[in-house]
Parts: sequence; C-alpha cells; structure tokens
Amino acid sequence: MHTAETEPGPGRRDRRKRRTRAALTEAALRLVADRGLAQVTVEEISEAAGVSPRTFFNYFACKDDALVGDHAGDGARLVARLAAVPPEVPVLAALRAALADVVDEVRTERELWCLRMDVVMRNPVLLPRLVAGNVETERAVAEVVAVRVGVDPDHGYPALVTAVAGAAVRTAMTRWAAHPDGPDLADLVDEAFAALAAGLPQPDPS
Amino acid sequence: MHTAETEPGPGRRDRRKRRTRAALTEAALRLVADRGLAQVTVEEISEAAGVSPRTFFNYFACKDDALVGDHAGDGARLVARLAAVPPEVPVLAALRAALADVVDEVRTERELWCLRMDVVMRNPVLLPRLVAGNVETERAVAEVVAVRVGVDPDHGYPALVTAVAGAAVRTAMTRWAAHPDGPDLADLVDEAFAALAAGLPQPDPS
DNA sequence: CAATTTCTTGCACAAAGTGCAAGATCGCTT
DNA sequence: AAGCGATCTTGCACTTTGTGCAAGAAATTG
Repeated sequence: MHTAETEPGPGRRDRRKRRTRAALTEAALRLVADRGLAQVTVEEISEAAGVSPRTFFNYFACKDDALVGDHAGDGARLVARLAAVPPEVPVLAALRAALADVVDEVRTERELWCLRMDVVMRNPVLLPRLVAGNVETERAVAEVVAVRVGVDPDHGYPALVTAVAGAAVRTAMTRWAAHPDGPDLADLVDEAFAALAAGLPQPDPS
Repeated sequence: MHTAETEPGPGRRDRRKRRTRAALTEAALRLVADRGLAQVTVEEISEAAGVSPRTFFNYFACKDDALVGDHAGDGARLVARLAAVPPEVPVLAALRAALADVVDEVRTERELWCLRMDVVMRNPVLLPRLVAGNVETERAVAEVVAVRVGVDPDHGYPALVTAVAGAAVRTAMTRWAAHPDGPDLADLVDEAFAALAAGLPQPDPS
C-alpha cells in the first residue's frame, strides 16, 4: 500500500527514498494520534523522521498527505483489476473482486491502518483521500464500469455504483479498525457488498 | 442553505452578518471558478467582498470553508426530519423523504450551486464537506437510523446505509450540476434511491 | 575515477491562520 | 436622545504552511 507495493527500482537510492517516506508517514501518524492534528508541526514530524522540514515537502505537498499515505498507484491498479474481471460477472461482484488486492494490503499492515483510521476519524478533513474516496480514482473506475455495463458516459449508473461501492468499503474499514478483535476486513467488505446487492434490506433486530 | 435558511434574529445586525457571509462565499466561488483554487488568496476574496482579510477569518476558519458554505445546520435539520418520518416507512424511503428539504433548498439556488459543484469538481479536496458527506452529520444520521431499525450501535448496517445514501445524493448533485438542461435534481435523487433499493441492477444499454 | 543525475538542505519569501486589543456599530434601556 | 453593554471589524504581530531556487552531497552510469 504505502511501503511494499509496486516493485521498486532495485537501487539503494529507491530503497532509501521509500524508507524516508515511510518514516515520515509513521512519525506523522504517531505524533498526530498522540497530540492531535493541529498540535503537530511539520518541523516536529521531520525531526522525528530525521530529515529537514524542507525535505518533508519534497515528499508530501502538505502535512495531511503524510498521514493518508500515497494511494495514487492504488487507483490505477484497481482499474486494471476491474478491467481484467470477465465481462459476464455482475458489476458489484466485479468491483468486489477488484478490491481484493487493496483489502489484502490493508490487512497486512493492520497496526498502521488502525492508527491511520483512528487519526482520520478524529480529523474528518482527512477522510476523502482514502481508498476509493479519492475523486480521480472514482472517475477512472466509473469509466471502466460504464464500458463494462455498456452505457453512455452521462448515464448516472456508473458513477452511482462506484461511489456507493467506495462508501461501502469505507464503512467496512471504519468498522474493522474500530474493533481490533472483530471480524476480518474481507468479511466485512463482503457483508457490505451483499447488502448492496440485496437492496439494503433492513436487518432483523439482533 | 447558506443564506436564507433558519429564521435569523430579525435584527439588522444578523442580516448584515448574513450578507457579509454570503458576499464572501459568492466572491470566493466566482474568483476560484475563474482562476483556480490556488490562484486566489484570502486577501482578494476579502477585497471583493469589501471586508478586511482578518474579518474573513472571523467568518471562516479557512479558505475552503468559504467555498463549501455552512452546512452545519443542515445536518441537525436532516436528523430532525428523519426522526419525524413514521417508523413503518423503510429506511431508504425515510432518508429520501428527509432529504427533500435539502434538495429543495439546493434547487432554489441553482446558479450558486452549479458554481459550487464546478469548483468542487475541479478541486476534489473540497468534496467531503458537502451535504451528507460531512462526517459529523453522517454519524448523527447513522445513529437515528440505528434506533429506527432497532439494531445495536456497532452493527454495520446504519453506517452503511447512511454512507451509501450520501454517496447517492452526491452523484445526483454532480450529474444535476453538470447538465444545466437535464432532469430535475429531485428526480435524479429519486432515481438513485430507487436503484439502491433494487440492489443496483445493471441498466439496459440505452 | 569522472560525468551525470537525483536527493537533500538552507534561505528567502508568499500565503494561511490565530490571539489580542482598540475602535466602530448595533440594540436596548432609561 | 443619550448612554451602556455586547458584538463586529480591523490592524498588528506572530506562528505555521508551502514553494522556488541554488548549492552541496550521494548514488548511478560508463
């Protein structure tokens, strides 16, 4: 997701860059989780990560970006996975399948993601940039959905399905992060998608 | 919504405050729509609205807030409307009904909202704070949904329905703002909610 | 080792926000 | 109408964010 995703250039340089980026992200998350977003300055984050404040801004455009991580690549991969799912699979199932990778990667970095979700929950300003919440990804995914369904671009369906799926993933992640000993993330996502496909029927009061 | 909503104190003072706030919002939207978010300073916005830069920050905590408007009251009203819908109405229909007010208010300020949606689309950072996209509102709504459905608070259903409904409204508004001579906003929202209730069936390629 | 590219850092600077206190304005009371 | 208290506006000083530029350090290439 943010550290061990796309194969790096094998050079030592790239590794160092990744280490620095990860160190900045982690330092930022820990400090903000501890003190709150406004009580942490870029200078402190940089210091904790062992670089100069100026270097911080070579990696991230703003303080927030260090917290949410870099999910630019995720969008492209998600689109690729979705395009690879056979056309006869229904859209929702296809989206769920395409999301499997993202879910896996999130799961393997549970501690970091719990910290991140915690920080994001406490600082709602950060929320939009997570997962499929990012608009650029959403538009790209909606485009693929449109051709898959075979509908013209200004039809509302692709955008609706995409946005709704993103919302489902978001709620699943929120729940997952909030309950450390609860169900697995994959199961929560499955549950949400099943509810969507069933028309969001009201559950029995259990 | 941002100018003519909750009955103000009838005093001249409040009216003036509202005028100033509206002037700031409108100036900000026009300038940003024209030049782009980064190319507009608070000083320019204040100047266009006829107040000092310091006064700007007495109304809005940051530049972005002037663009998205003040939807704090909307959340509370939405919750109230939802609580007022008879319990036997299904959740999705109840949410749709509770949203009627918001939809109406948005419709009556079409020009401003088109400008706003345009700006928000071009500057995705702004997107989260719109309508039900705001986290605080979402949590409050989810809470009401939980008691309405009669399910314990850590069940995923309320949060899922709420987030999904918010996503539906957002896509409807996006579509509505993008096509000035297209269908009415209320119809687009209805369409989206109908699709949700039907389990998001793939439409016929039309 | 030399040349080139890339990363880091400091410096200077524009813009975003915030706290404080003085002055203006409004609303209400007498 | 005059005055009093509350609120709004504004300027000033200050911290923090974020960017452009150029010099130096480190790594990759040949």
